[in-house]
Formats: sequence, C-alpha cells, structure tokens
Amino acid sequence: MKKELTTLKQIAKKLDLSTSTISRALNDHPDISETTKKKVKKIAQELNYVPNLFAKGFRQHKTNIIGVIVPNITHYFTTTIIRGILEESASKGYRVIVSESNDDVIKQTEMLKTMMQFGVDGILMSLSKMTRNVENVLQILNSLPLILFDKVSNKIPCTQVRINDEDAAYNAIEHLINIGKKRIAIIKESEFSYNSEKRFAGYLRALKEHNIPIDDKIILSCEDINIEQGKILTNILLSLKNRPDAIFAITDSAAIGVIKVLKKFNIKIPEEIAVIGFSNSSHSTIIEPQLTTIDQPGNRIGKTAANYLIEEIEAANESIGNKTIEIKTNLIIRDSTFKV
Amino acid sequence: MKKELTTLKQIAKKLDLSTSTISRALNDHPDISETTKKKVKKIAQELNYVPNLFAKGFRQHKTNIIGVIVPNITHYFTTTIIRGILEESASKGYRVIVSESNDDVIKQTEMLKTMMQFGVDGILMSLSKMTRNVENVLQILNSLPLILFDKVSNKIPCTQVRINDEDAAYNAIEHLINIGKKRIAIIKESEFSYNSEKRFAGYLRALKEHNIPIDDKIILSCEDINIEQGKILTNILLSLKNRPDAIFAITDSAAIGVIKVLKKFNIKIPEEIAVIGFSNSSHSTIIEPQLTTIDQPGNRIGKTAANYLIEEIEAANESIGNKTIEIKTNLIIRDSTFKV
DNA sequence: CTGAAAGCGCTTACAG
DNA sequence: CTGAAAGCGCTTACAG
Repeated sequence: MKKELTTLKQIAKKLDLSTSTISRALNDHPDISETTKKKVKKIAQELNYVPNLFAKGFRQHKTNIIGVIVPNITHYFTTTIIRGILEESASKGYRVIVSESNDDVIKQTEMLKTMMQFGVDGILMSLSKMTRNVENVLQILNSLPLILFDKVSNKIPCTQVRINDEDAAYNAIEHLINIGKKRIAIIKESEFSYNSEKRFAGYLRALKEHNIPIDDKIILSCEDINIEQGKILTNILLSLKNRPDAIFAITDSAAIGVIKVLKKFNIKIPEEIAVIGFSNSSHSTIIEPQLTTIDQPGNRIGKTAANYLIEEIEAANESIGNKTIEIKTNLIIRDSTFKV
Repeated sequence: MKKELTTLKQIAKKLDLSTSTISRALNDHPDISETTKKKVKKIAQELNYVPNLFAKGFRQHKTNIIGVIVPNITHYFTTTIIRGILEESASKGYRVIVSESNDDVIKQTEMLKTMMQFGVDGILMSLSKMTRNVENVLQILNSLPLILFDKVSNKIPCTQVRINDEDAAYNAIEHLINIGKKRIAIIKESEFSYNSEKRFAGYLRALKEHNIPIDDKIILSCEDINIEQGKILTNILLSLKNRPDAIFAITDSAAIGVIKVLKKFNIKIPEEIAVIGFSNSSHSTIIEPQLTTIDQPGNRIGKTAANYLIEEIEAANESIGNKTIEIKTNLIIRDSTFKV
C-alpha cells in the first residue's frame, strides 16, 4: 500500500521543463537561473516532493547507509555506543542499519553478507564472543570499509576503536593497592576474550610493579561472565583458607554478583573485602554499597568509530591506513572500595 | 573505496547469455533449463556474486527496509522491543533502520521525513513525550504504513501495539490491597503521558471497586519521571501527617528512588510501606529488597508490531483495517511487597 | 541557461 | 527455453 510519491518527471511535466533542469534547480546547480529555481522549488513544495534517496544512491553507487553489528543490543553500554553512532551518522547524512549477532558467529557472518548485499557503504562491528576464525570477516574487508569497536581483534587488519582496557584495569588495581589491599582477586573470562585478557594483563602489571605476589588461586575464570558467575566464583574465593581482601570483577554484572554474595555472608564491604567492577553500568549506583567501577564513554566510542568509518567511505584514496584508537576511561570511586 | 561487485551483466558476458537469462536462472524461474541454471549458479559462485538488493528493491518499488523510531534507545525495555523487531523483520527478509528522537518532537518529525525519503517500506514508532500535535505524523499515514508501539496515541488512526496498562496497574493495586494495604499512594507523570494516565485509571478503578477512598494528597505527579523524581516525591509523601502504607510508582526507576529514600529513613519495606514498580527492568532484582513490578514482554511487543507492519506492507488491499493489540503483562511479586 | 541521452543493476512483459 | 527492450528515479557528461 505504499503511496506514489512525486517524482522529478511530474514536476518537469507540470512546468514544461526537462527532468535534468528540475534536478539541477533543486540541487542549486549554478547553471540554472534564479527564476527557474524559484519556480521549480515552489512547485516542488506544493507537490510535497521529497527526493528518492534510494534512486539517488543507486545512481551514485552510494547508499549513505552504515551497517552496525553488535553482539547484544540490550546491554546498556552497547546502546550508548549505538547512540553515538546514530548521532554522528545523522549529522553527516548517513542512516544506520542495526543488527544483532547474539554472540553467534554463524549469524554474524550471515549479517555481514546481507549488509553487503544491501549495499551499505561501510560496516561498524563489535565482534561476537568466540570469533576465533576471522576468515569471513577478512573477506568483507576486500569489498567494504570496516571498523571494529569495543570487541575487537588484532587478527583483523582494520581501524579499531576501543578503550584502554589494560590501563583501566591497571588503575583499578592500583587504587585497591592505595587503599591498603594486599591480596587482590580477579574474576575474568577465558583466554579467548580479547577484552578480558587485556584487563587481566593490566591486573598482572599492577601487581608486579607494586611487588605483590601473584597467586593463581585467586585468579578465577569463566566463559560468558554474568551475575550468576560472579556469585559462583565469589563462593569459591570465600572457601579459600586465605581469602582475598579485594575482588576485581572485569564486568559490572559479575561485580554485582560478588556484592550480593558478600552481603549474604555479612562480609563488610569494603573493609573486609573491597569490590571493583568495570563499565559503570546503571546497576552500579543501584546496588548498595554503590560500586566502584570504570566508566567507558560509549557515546565517544560510537562517535569516533562512525567518524573514522565515514572518513574511510569518503576517502578518494584507497589506503587511508588503519589506526587503533584508544578511548580513555575513568575510574569512578564509590562506596565499594572507599567508605565516605 | 567501495569495491566493485560482480553484476549480472558480467556473468552474462562470461557465459555468452543475456542478463535476463542469468536473472531468471538465479531466481529459479521455471522457464530456464536445469543445465543452464547449474552453469549459471556455478559461475555466480565462482565470481562471488551477491545480488544488489538495492537495485532490486529500486526496480520493484520496495526496499525491504523498515524504519524504527524510538524516544530513547538506552532504555532496557526499548532494547528488548527492538530485539523483537529485528528478529521478526530478519525472518521475513526485512532490514531495520533505527533512529532515536530523544523525546524531541522536532527531531521526530525530521526522522519521519528522512525515513520516507529513504524509501522505507513502513515505519514502527514509539511516540516521543509531549507529542501533542500529531499533524506531522498524520501526514506520514498518507504515504506509508505506520504502526505505533508502546507510547501510542488515540489521535493517530493506525494499528497500535501496547500493553494493557490499565489492567496491569489494576492488578498491581489489587495485590497491594490483598496483602492488607489500605492507603496506597501513586507516583505518576502529568496528564499528557498516555501510558501514565492509563495506569492511573487502573489505580483509580481498583480503589473504587474495593471501596477505598481516593485521597488527592497521595496522588503525586511529575514531568519526566525518573529515580530523582521518585526520591523527591517520596520525601513529600513521608512528610504527610497521614503517611501511605504502600507506594505504586508507575516506572521502575521511580520505584528505585522510592526504595532508596525509604531505606534512608529505615522504614521497613514492605511492612511499613510496600513498593511496586512497573516494567521489570533489570534494576528490579539488583535493588534490595527486590522490587515487585509488572513485566512487559518487550520482545513480544516488538515481534507483534513488526509482524503487523509487514502484513500491511505486503497487503495488496489498501485498507487492512486498524487494530489495537494489547499485550498481556505479568505481575512479578518480589520482596518489596511480600516477605518470603 | 536548458535539454536529450545514457546509465546505475536489476526484473519482467512481450516476442520468438 | 532464451533474448531484446523498457523502465524504476535520479544525475551528469555532452551538446547546443
């Protein structure tokens, strides 16, 4: 039931001019006389003309559509990135098609393909978990500009926008050391998670630089980190003879699980055990005590990624060069590490 | 730097056939011989051919793109709806363009226009707050299928998908009455919020049917409800000589604010004052006591809305008739109203 | 200053 | 069973 829209042809007929002239008049081409322009614009207005961007894009081999693929659209952090992408794209005349891979590599590959078929001008992607085989992603690189954000991979040669995971974790651990903690546990993901490994590296570096011994017993990993895993691993930590005096959970949700268990056992936070999360999710101020965490500026990540992508899309030059942009994070100190 | 993709023409040239034949072969047209089909498909595969959906859509006056406009993409509930829309759309061969109106009516109007220019086949929209003048939205209805979800308006004659706000609120209040509460306050938005008014109506109906007097002193409103407003209005309620014994906040975030203030004053929840929220956001299980609230199945709302829109898009018949679909909600009883 | 014509990649009614 | 041709709505090099 799509209704017919006014076309250049119709305006041309009405004014007894050619479509070429109408097109030029509406685009303010210098060749066209002011009188004609006025006349054309007036009629266009009357007929409620809106250019068919689809036809335009088709003609110009450009759709002005950017494809975005994220693992999970319901994560608050992801939505702030998407918001950044939407803002930046809109301001530069691009539309955004969003897809969710549900952390499924097969789906992710399908989506890349459909995006290509749809003629998107470029793709922004955050990798789904367990993207070990990057073959399919590499193929896309041959035909389209692609930029990775947040969940990235060094196996894919393209511009990447992410936070400084390692430094962020380093700062978090240093903060714990500064408030007097000496036995700091970490709850992380398996070694296949890029971000988790980076944060773990920051953890290790901070301990080493402060001459704190590293103890494998308080380095716990899981696949697919979440509140539940945070609870389970905290129970393990509490069962140790030699308990930690601080827990660094590499996601806020895991940290929430940690706090819930500590409270259940009436363990004082942060006096007995301090807790730090990662990402400054909205949960971090709901939980009590409020959670010390690392703020990741999603909006800036989104804007930056979109900005670089559009630059690549519009680059006449083929090889604009791949960059790795690290967005700075901020440690937000709250009650879970420091009593006010 | 968009790379050239293989076209029908190129395949045709390679096989010394016409593009028509190639097109038909790839689309499994019955007229084409099996031998030809095989030959064509083999070469297509080799050349990595992917049909240009853009050209296809252009030809067929159909883009297979659905436009989605939401007030705020960072709300968890909104993302679950979007996920539903994405799933349903993908399964029926549609792509989804997402825009955020930021609760700005001007932006909303612009977005409707751009979506139209982009040739979307239809639009799914949740109205931004304060959409009092619906002129612009009505105009769209003349040229495109439009379906409203969540934030709807009875001033716009189109299919609408929303929850049964009134019944949901009614059930929530009845639950409070059942656990012995007699003086139930409500924290709501101003009368311009459609959903808020519906919930308020449910509140009033429940009280009336149970012969509980209605007291304006414990009916508090605000523009733009959030945690902060929840706190402010709770302080007002606590300052009354005759305090309420239960508070129904028409959003979870306001309910979180309520709980935070009650805890600050060491008021026992639910014994002294019970609290109910609305929407079963992820916050509702983070806060302690865990929040009794109404679960809104976002995924189903999204799927249903997308489904009806696609039906309208594909309807040969012009007037498919407008429906109002009410998605059922569930009262989730937790510790803020009932001690386990 | 304006127009006729070609073309973007595809589909499809018409013809053979 | 296959092909030539038109056309979707626009832009633009070429011509005048």
